[in-house]
Amino acid sequence: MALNLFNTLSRSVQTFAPLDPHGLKVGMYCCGPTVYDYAHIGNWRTFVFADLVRRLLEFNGYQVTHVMNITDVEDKIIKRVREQATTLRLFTSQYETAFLEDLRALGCREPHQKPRATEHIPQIIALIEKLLARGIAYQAPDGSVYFSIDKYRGCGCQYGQLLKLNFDEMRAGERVKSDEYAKESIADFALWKTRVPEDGAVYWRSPFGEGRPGWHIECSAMSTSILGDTFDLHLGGEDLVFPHHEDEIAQSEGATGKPFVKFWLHGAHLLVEGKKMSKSLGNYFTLRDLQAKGYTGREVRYLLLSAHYRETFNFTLEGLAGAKTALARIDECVAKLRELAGSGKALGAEPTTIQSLREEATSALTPALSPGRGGIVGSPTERVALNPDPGSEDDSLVAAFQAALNEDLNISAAWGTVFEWVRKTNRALAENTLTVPGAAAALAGWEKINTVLGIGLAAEAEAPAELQALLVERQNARKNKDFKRSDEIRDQLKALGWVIEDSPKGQRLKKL
RNA sequence: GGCGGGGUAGCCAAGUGGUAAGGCAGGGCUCUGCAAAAGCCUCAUCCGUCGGUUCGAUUCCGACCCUCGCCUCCA
Repeated sequence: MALNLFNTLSRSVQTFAPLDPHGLKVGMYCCGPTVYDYAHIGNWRTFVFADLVRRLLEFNGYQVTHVMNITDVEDKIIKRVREQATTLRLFTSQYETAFLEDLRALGCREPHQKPRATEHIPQIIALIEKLLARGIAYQAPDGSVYFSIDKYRGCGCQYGQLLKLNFDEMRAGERVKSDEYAKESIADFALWKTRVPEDGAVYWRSPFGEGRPGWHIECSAMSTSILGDTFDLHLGGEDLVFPHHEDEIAQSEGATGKPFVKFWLHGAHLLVEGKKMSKSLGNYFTLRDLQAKGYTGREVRYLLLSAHYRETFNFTLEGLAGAKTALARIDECVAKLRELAGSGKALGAEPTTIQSLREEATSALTPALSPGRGGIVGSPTERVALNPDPGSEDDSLVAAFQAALNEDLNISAAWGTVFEWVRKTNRALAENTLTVPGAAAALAGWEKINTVLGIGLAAEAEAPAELQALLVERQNARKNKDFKRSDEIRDQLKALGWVIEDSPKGQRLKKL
């Protein structure tokens, strides 16, 4: 089944094919976080989108090397390091750690490589030297090194591959004071920024003097040194199209003379409560803010994954509440299937421990040829698919789901197939027409597509013993038709955050 | 000013030249002693406005209105 993706380079949907002659390995680079603060919900939309792309590639059988840089030197970082009188590493490591925690909470698979800019200074310097040698870069009187758009174009290279540029019509100027720049041309951008007193201890030695890398060069240096001069996929938020990605192309192709990236994918931004997110409007959320409101990472993930990646998405608290309910509907259905499928021990559907599931998932999903320390950091309860019986009814779910996502990640249509399946399954469950093998097959289908959705399972909280005791007491009260006591216990449990569900099979305690 | 997205039910959000997926909320019902964030059913004569093409347009074309983004740090 062909995977079609919208390529910003061609501004059209194209069938994806890897550069690898065997059609197996895929190199994917995603612009990662600048670690100067906690990442906000808008950042997360992009990272969850990148995770979806990776998971879908893997679902389609590719061996993906997923690289995400950590930008740990940059203007804002330097400013805060100075203000807080700390060191660069000390300052950035706390936010890097927080970032990775959040990434995990959102059910994202950990990138195979997470290169830090500060650990790739030699590669960055080498790249700048190459550009200087080719005459595409120049050192200004102040010591900084700039990339020359004119020289680059003079070599027959194209600047403006990702968008149409019309320099004459651009509003270059308002915020650019010409005397601040030693650049030859306004469009040129810094490769190496010469050291200034405000930088404090943040500088490196280089053949062009003390200083630090410019904004765009790190991505070119790290992506090509890890994935090669030309690689398959590069993703990021839509705001990075210009100038960041355009400049990455210029630097990389200017240095190597080869095409940089085959497919560029850009995720749209989100609004919060219909407005651009801003701290002053009070609609600025980090994942931690939402967790403090009682939402889990998987609920946030679900909401972020509910709309097409190229459309602006309106993130609302009401929507998040809806996400929680919708997810509970899926959980409920899967739990019932599990109950039914688990009742047929003879069919090999024996209960499995979380630990064994993790091992299973890790061994099955870690790409054998991936370099470094890849692996699964998704939800700990995430399960890898069992092999569904060919011809079982739920092949239709998997096929419809995959068809939807392979059409430029039509996630809304994909969720549509999931919820139709939920309704169909619930109906069969209610009518008692689902057999044990049927339930196992349905479950297998769900688990297979869940390797792409990555929403794992709801954390199945075990009720503490004292609550279990209350439950038994309530059962006895009901048996004796002491409904007053029974309802008291129900209220008591509800106050503690647990809700009782009565069913013909007995009581069930569910965490709110 | 240049370039690029959008406008589909109360909210969110897919989609198609042939008569509107899905989720949330709402309504009805079932189960229940009563309930339930348990289940089922239901919920857009209509897709920003006005024209055009067509047997037929929400879907194609044109104009207009509104809205968002990039052009400057930014996911």
